[in-house]
Amino acid sequence: MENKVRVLLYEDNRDLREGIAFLLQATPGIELAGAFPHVNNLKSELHAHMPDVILLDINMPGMSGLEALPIIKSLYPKTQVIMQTVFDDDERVFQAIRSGASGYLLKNTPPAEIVQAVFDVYRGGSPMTSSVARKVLQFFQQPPKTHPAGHLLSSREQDILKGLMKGYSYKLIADELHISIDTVRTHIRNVYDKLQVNSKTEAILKAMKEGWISNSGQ
Amino acid sequence: MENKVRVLLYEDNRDLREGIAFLLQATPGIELAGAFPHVNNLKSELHAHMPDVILLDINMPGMSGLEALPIIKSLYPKTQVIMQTVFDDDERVFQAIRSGASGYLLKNTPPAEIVQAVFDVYRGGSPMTSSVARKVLQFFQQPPKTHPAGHLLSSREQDILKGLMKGYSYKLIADELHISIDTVRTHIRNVYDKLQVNSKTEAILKAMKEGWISNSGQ
DNA sequence: CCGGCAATCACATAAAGGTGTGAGGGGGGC
DNA sequence: GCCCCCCTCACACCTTTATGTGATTGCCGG
Repeated sequence: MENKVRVLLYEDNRDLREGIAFLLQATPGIELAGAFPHVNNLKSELHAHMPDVILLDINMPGMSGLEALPIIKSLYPKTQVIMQTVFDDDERVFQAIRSGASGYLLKNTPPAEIVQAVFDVYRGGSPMTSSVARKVLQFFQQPPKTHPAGHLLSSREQDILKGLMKGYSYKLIADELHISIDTVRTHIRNVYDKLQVNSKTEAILKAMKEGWISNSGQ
Repeated sequence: MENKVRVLLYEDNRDLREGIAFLLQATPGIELAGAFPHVNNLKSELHAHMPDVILLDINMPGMSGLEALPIIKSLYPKTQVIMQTVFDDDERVFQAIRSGASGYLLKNTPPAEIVQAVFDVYRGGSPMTSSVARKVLQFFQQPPKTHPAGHLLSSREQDILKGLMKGYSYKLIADELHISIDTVRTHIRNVYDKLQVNSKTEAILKAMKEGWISNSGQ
């Protein structure tokens, strides 16, 4: 291939840092531009080395990797960042993803796979530990959340609520369902009681939060 | 370990099927319950073998893997399904994820990793090819979509709109922003003009669709 | 300096929404 | 049969929204 992959490594544990650094240095196609125990000089290091890929530990003394990530991505959006950590709690994972991480490896990842991950992100992939991937997937899979309201709302009431969620007026809903506007009022009244709200807007927002979101109508 | 992992394999390519089947059979801890070239007898096979993990090819003659997946998950929600395909287009990937796939491997995955993936999903992970993982991550990251309205709405108008999206009444918004209710009216009037709507509800729905969703208030 | 726009406020009117009260018919369970 | 819930409708009354028509102030740029 053309150029080597320029890599920066941030890892506070000395043994780990030196171990990974050694491995990266020894790998053809990778150029280890630097290995540091903290991100306190992040900006100047970024500017000096212009890395393609950054291996970034989350837990470091001083500024954490999660704080450093958005800085990196705002300065050099094309730099690919692989997060490394011993923890895979939802909060960190999603914060990292939102901030633009391209990979997420737990610390128990074998060194050989770390090297593989570097090439992976460089080629446009997103290597991640399978437990992290599971968290991400679960986010998509319809939160089989228990519709707390699903049970209490009668089917007619659900019809009316769907009408509201499409932005319809009472009159429109009445026409669509072929009932009188007063009936619509009555249903809405009951829906409000059951949902514990007292306005159209609140009902819609609540319905959406609870997962009624079928907001594709029209 | 306790029991073996019971695996079903669906793959129409004979060589591939027999190759993977051989490997799975030879792996301690795995019990290959069956290997089939199509899913036409899916239900009876599921019932007969009660697999823990299913390796499911997407492109098969007759019913496709994407069609089979929701059936599997509705019948046996706890069964872990790993999708396999040569394609990684967004459409299929997300359809599979929404339908409950637990893993997604491209066909160029080395056999050894396929075996690893079986154990991975069984232990609650979600092995996926890094290119697939990238697609999934991008889904989270790109929301910085172009706010078509972001430009036309003045900052004060955005304040008011955010208030609406929190379900506030004019009066509440007025109080919160320390302005008169008539001023709120005026702003809302202008927002409606710019968004081409004519009710609170429409404005909120439109704002959400366009990505203003910061609906975390309160 | 002037025109344009953002932001503020006012007054007025009509339409839509929220709430109280009541009521009749149908179906299911006990 | 009686009770309860769902669905239907009606009328009344008040609040909130939507819209029309102005007006004042302040900032920015030509």
